[in-house]
Amino acid sequence: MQTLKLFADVVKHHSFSQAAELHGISQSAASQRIGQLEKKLGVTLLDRSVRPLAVTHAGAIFARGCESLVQEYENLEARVAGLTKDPEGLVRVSAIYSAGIDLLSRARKQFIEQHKKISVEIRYVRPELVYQAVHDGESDMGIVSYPETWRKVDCIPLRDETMVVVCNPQHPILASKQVDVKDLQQYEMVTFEPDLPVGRRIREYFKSHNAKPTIINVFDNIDTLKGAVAVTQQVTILPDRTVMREVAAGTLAMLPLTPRLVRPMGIICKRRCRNGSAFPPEAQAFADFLVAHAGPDSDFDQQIQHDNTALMGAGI
Amino acid sequence: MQTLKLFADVVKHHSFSQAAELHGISQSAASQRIGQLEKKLGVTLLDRSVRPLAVTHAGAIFARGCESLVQEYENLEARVAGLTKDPEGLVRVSAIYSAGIDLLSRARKQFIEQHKKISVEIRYVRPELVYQAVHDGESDMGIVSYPETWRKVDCIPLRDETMVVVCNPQHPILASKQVDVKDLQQYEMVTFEPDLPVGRRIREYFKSHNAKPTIINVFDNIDTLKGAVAVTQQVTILPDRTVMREVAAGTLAMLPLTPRLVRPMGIICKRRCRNGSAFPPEAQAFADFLVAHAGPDSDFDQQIQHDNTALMGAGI
DNA sequence: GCTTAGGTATTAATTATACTTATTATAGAA
DNA sequence: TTCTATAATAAGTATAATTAATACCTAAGC
Repeated sequence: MQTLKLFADVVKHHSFSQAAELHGISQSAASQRIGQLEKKLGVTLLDRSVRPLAVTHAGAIFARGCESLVQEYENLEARVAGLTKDPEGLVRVSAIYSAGIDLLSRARKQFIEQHKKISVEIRYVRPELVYQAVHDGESDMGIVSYPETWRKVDCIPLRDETMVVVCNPQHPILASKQVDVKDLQQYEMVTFEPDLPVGRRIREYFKSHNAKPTIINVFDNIDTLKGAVAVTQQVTILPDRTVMREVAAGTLAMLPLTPRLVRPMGIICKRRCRNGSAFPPEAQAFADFLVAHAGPDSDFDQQIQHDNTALMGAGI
Repeated sequence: MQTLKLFADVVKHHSFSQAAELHGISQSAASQRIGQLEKKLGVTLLDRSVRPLAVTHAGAIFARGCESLVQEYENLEARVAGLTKDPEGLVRVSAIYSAGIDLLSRARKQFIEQHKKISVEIRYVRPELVYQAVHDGESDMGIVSYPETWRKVDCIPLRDETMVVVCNPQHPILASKQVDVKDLQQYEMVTFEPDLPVGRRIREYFKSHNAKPTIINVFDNIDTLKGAVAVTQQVTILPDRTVMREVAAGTLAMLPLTPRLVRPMGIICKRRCRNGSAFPPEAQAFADFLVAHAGPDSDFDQQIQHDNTALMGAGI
């Protein structure tokens, strides 16, 4: 690792002697180390036959790689080193409304039990404001669906939520075991506003499968949609996890949708936070917790199952 | 680096002896190396007081980091090693229409001059098809605006193109030196379809600044928009680079737009291609070329300036 | 072409590091 | 307890890294 950093510095300063001095070693040592590196790689990284020394194409690429590797290693080192004393402080999170229902409220509760010295402040806002808050540093992290990394933020993927068809428990659509997109054309629908990422995605999904369902109304949050389908014959499409409780309670029903449609969730943070030292330790801890408990290979699903069986057992 | 790999293996197998054997060293050597690593970090990574060994919290995080570092290093090594023999083959690129005009056609030409043995095949399609082609492996890479990494692809950021107001050279709007969003309400506009990322983004931009311009018509590509504004009093918003030529030729005019609006471009590729060995060398070479020549700190802009002055000098 | 300044490669001696073997210590199972 | 498997420790050896001194090379000035 030291050799990689040395090489990066040699390239940066176009000089063995200066890089050597930076590392507190002799010029000779630097020369030898780079020489050995080249031998091991079997590639000439530097052209010593000109002054000041030139960097070969391979050398330039390798130097870039070295810099990022060194950076990442130093971040990792710092992170692990700062992990001994348990972190304290405040984590400010902005999240879209629908992240609260089954993910954040429970995760937050569990987390602050484990980390008594950390408080987690969650603000539920519209997606654009999540990006803005993270970008402006108002929030340490944000929870969004369909994370858009071009908005000058980094993203840590969280999980893909499967979308299902949701309706009231007496709805005729429940005659079938699953619903094809095309089938939806026979029913009236409510769905998300087209401004919301999830609303756009659902429209894209319809379009790409040449389905033209009748959309009666649009809303900007899950709860209103749930309310609407509960008291009408309209159907909607929602992430399965967000309706588990109502389905268990018998106030709503859900059916699998084919072809599969998912809503990817992600944690967004300021650029270079993801593997960077700019991420405060307490925020890092919360992000780790979320990934561990709601990430791709988590056990949260099982917990939900347990919750539900518990609820059902209680006759709720 | 070897030590990091060793540690990752120790964690993976929950055993010093097995990891040591994998690395062809004695158990003792492995123990000593990990011991030194811990001393250097000042953190206990493993709990040796139980059998089989337990990994501490810090150890688990460090091990994950080690794995990704080792992976990246090996990729880098492979890439640099494979760079000696100049690559040959076919690079299949899918791109959105507007990437061709000032970026790809020129870049491709320059690239295949430098790499005679590589052919570059570019297919211009709608954005969704770019993602699909990359995802399905039909194309090695894709060029899109507003890259959406949740579509199971990786992204290499290319550059941010500044958006400007474009109109015919006799348009009254040219009385001012720059245009504020609000000013656009006084004119009729044409713009991109709301299905296209760039069209969505422009609408978002209007909305977030409470501007409600009159949109007369929507089109799905830049050329049609150019044609429309050239022969009417309508105005539009386009990336500055895509109209440089027409402006120099005097067939169109452009004005800066405030507040600034940009269109970020990115190269998308299959997951893990970005630093991964899965990226074919010839594709990697082309991606490198694009980043070098059209990336954030490139000299392509200057070239454009030269092109334009040349054009203007020729009275075109 | 000669010379000098500023840098790099090479060499041999030294020092530090890593490895091995043998031994001791410990956890968990019988 | 006793046995087994595994890890830590100690001591000696091999290997690699470093230094200091020196030879060499390139670019630039005369």
